[in-house]
Formats: sequence, structure tokens, C-alpha cells
Amino acid sequence: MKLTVAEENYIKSIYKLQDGSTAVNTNAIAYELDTKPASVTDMAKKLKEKRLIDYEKYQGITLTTEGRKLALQIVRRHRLWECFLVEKLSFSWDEVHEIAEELEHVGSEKLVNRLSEFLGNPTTDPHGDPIPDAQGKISKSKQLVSLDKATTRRLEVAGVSDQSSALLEFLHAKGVKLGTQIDVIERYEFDNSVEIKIKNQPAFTISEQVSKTIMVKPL
Amino acid sequence: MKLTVAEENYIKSIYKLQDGSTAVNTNAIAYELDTKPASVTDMAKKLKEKRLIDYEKYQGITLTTEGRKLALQIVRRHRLWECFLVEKLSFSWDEVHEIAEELEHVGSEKLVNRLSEFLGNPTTDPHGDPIPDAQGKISKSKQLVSLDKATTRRLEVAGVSDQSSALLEFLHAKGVKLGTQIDVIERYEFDNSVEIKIKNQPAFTISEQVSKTIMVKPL
DNA sequence: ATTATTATTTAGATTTGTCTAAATTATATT
DNA sequence: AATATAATTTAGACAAATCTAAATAATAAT
Ligand SMILES: [Mn+2]
Ligand SMILES: [Mn+2]
Ligand SMILES: [Mn+2]
Ligand SMILES: [Mn+2]
Repeated sequence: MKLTVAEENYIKSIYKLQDGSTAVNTNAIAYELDTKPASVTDMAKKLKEKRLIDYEKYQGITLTTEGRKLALQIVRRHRLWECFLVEKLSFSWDEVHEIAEELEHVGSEKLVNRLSEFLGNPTTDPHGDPIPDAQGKISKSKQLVSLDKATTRRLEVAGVSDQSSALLEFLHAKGVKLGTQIDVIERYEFDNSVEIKIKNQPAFTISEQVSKTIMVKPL
Repeated sequence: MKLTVAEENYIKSIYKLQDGSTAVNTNAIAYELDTKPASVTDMAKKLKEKRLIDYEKYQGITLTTEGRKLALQIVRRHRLWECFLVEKLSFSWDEVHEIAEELEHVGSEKLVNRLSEFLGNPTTDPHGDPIPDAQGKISKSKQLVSLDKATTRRLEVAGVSDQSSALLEFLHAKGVKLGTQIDVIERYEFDNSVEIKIKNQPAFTISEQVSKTIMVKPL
């Protein structure tokens, strides 16, 4: 099955957001792809028609087996190109994502496999994320880190280690929940507090205690 | 100026067909891009609007200085990727064109220049065609070969060394003219005749004498 | 149980790139 | 010069991917 660039980007985003087996919601995909929810609904109908996702109105989206297979191929291409850019063309790891976002859509299987071979069949990309093999087999993604130890600027909230309702309430009020993407604006050494920002919201600062409880993964 | 993939393909085709300074005609572009003349006219209006081509109804198309500059960038990317595929990924020279046709549209300047460096700044691609440098400077294209000495399967007619009207008439009747693309089907050793084919026409055989007069360039 | 808020979908429109069929212009032939 | 043929353009349509604004459904708050 040959997909358009737009379809591939959707499939990849759904794969990314569908951690474990939760159904992915429309708004999350729209945010991830920097588009509008209405566009996501439109595309959902097409991808369902092509049997790449399961989708019922208002019920969220999950990849079918076929969709997941394709997603893994795209992820494989993306991460292999990232390796190439860093290892062979001396790019730094923060420059490669955008470029790989385009290169991943060049579909030749032979190209991808030759590239992998050329790179010595790497198993992780420059960001530590695992690279699926030619059969789509992928090792479990890297373990989570607490926000206070994270080293990247853009992060995704993947869990909270302290389940106290007071903390959760605070986070909820601030708009922080599972899957929320945050940008680290600044880290203050004097008290190890961290200033963070969520898209379309004002930046705010959280204490070291809080930052220790937020489990994140780099994006 | 950021171009779409379609626009880039048109610009590149016009560059390719516009050898020297002849205006390129609609049908030639349509043939080259495997599309319809009506689509070429539509695109011509857009490219004129963007000041990448000079175009007046029924008068053919030529690149502007700006258009030529962009064409050379695309050609540069295409040929560098072909080098990469052959030299680094062990592709054979007849497999690389299609893939490079996609890779050429990844626009990052930094990527192209790093790639060139990585390859040792090559000056010709696997087909012997010159690679423009980062400033768009390109060495004159390789000299033409007569059809009987050509080594590639797909060729473009670039001239005729014998201008006798009888020969030209014959060629004209067969549909062979400047810019015609031909495929070599077979070469017969017993009399050095060559069976060739033009798109959408039945294959036919030409004698050694004729094949010596047809000047071609590999595609 | 209402009401307010948020998430999602629908309806209708736009842009890009393409097509077919018909009309027009240019070129070649008689 | 008239006519036939070839090249090109126009008119009208379509699919893909997107958007805005309005309608609807689900969820949360009172
Ligand atoms: Mn992409
Ligand atoms: Mn990565
Ligand atoms: Mn191309
Ligand atoms: Mn080439």
C-alpha cells in the first residue's frame, strides 16, 4: 500500500501517541501535527477506509495491525536517517529531526535496508529511541526520566511518581497531564526550580520537589 | 522561495530540455514529466506568476535567471544523491535515478552541502553528468556520442551528424527528432544494427550507418 | 438534573495539481 | 489560398488536504 506524505505523517503520529493501547483522541493528533481537529476527523475517515486505523465517531483512534506495521516502517526510516545525519554528516542531534521528517517519506525498501547496513545496523537513534528492524521488530522504548534529571528542552509527560491528589490537582490546574508536551524554559540553580511552558499557555515555575515527581520522555 | 515538489519537477525538466537557449515547448515538458499538455499550461501560468519562467501564450517557455538558479540547485541535489547511492550504498547506476528523483526534494541547504563534503565534493554523477557547485556553477555537459557507441539504454537525441534530407526525412517519418527519447531494445552484432523504441510507438531497427549519424546523450 | 465547558464532527470553502473534451492558434500540405 | 494536421490553450471537473464556522456529543461542574 502506497501512502501519501500526509497519510504517513498521521500514521506515525498516531503510533507515537498510542502508547500501549489507549485510543488516541482527535485533539492530541491535531496538536502533534500542528493542524486542526477538523482535519484530523477528515483524515480519520480516509485511514479507516484504507483499514489502517480503527475509528468510530467520538471513540478515538487506534492503529490496525496493518497500520502499526506501516508506522514502524516510517519510524525505522526516520530514525535511520537521523543516525546518518549525526554519524556521517556531523549534524548535532537537535538539528536532525526536521530533516528526517522529510527523508522518512522516501519509500524505497532497498534504500532503507542499504542505509541500515551502511550505518552498521544501529538499534537506537541519536535521541536514544529504538530503531525497528526490517521486520518491524522494535525493542521496548527507553525508560522514563524525572523532569529534574531530563536533559532535553522539549519533553512529554509520561507519568507522575507521586500520586497524591494535592499534587495531581495542582498539575491538573496547570494543564499538565499524561501526554502533555512541555518546554523547559529555564532551570534555576539556586533552588533547582524549573520554568516550563505548555503550548498556548503562559510559562510557570515548578519546585524541585514537583519536578522530581514528573516522569518525562524527551521528544 | 520555497517550491512544491511538483514545481521543482517542472523547473528541473524545463532546465533539462532548454539546452542552450531554445524555448521549451509544452508537449516536450508533458512528455518528460509523463503528464498532459493542459497540465503544463496550467503550471506555466503559476511559474510565470512566481517569475521563474518567461512564458507567453504559444511562445514556449524559458527559465528566468532565478528559475535557472533554482533548477541548478535541484540538479545538484539529484546528482549528489545519485553519487551517494552508488558510492556509499552500492547501488548500480541504473537503479538510482528514481530514488534520487524523490531525495532531490529535501530542501535543506546544509544537508546538501554536508552531503557533498561527505562524498568528497564530486564533480560528476554516476552517469557522467556534471554536478553544479554550491554557487550553481556547472561545467559544460559531456560531449555527445553517436548512437552506435552509446552504452546506456535510454537516450535522448541531441543532434544528427549527417544533414542529408533523405536521412532527416527517414528519421522524421519514424518520429525521431531533436529531444526525442529513445530506448535501445537490442544491438545486433552481425550487422551492428540497433533496435530502438520511442514511447507510444512500435519498436524499429536502424542500420549501423544511421546509428553512426545520430548523436545522443544518455539519460 | 441542568448548565457550562470541552471535544469532536459536519458543512461548506479553498488551494494545488491534475484530468478530459472542446476550442483556438500555429504550422504544414496541397 | 484553402485545408489538413499538430500544438496549445481554455473550460469545466475532480481528488487530496486543508481551513473556518457552526452544530452536535461527551464530560465536568454546579
Ligand atoms: Mn514526515
Ligand atoms: Mn529521534
Ligand atoms: Mn523529483
Ligand atoms: Mn544522473
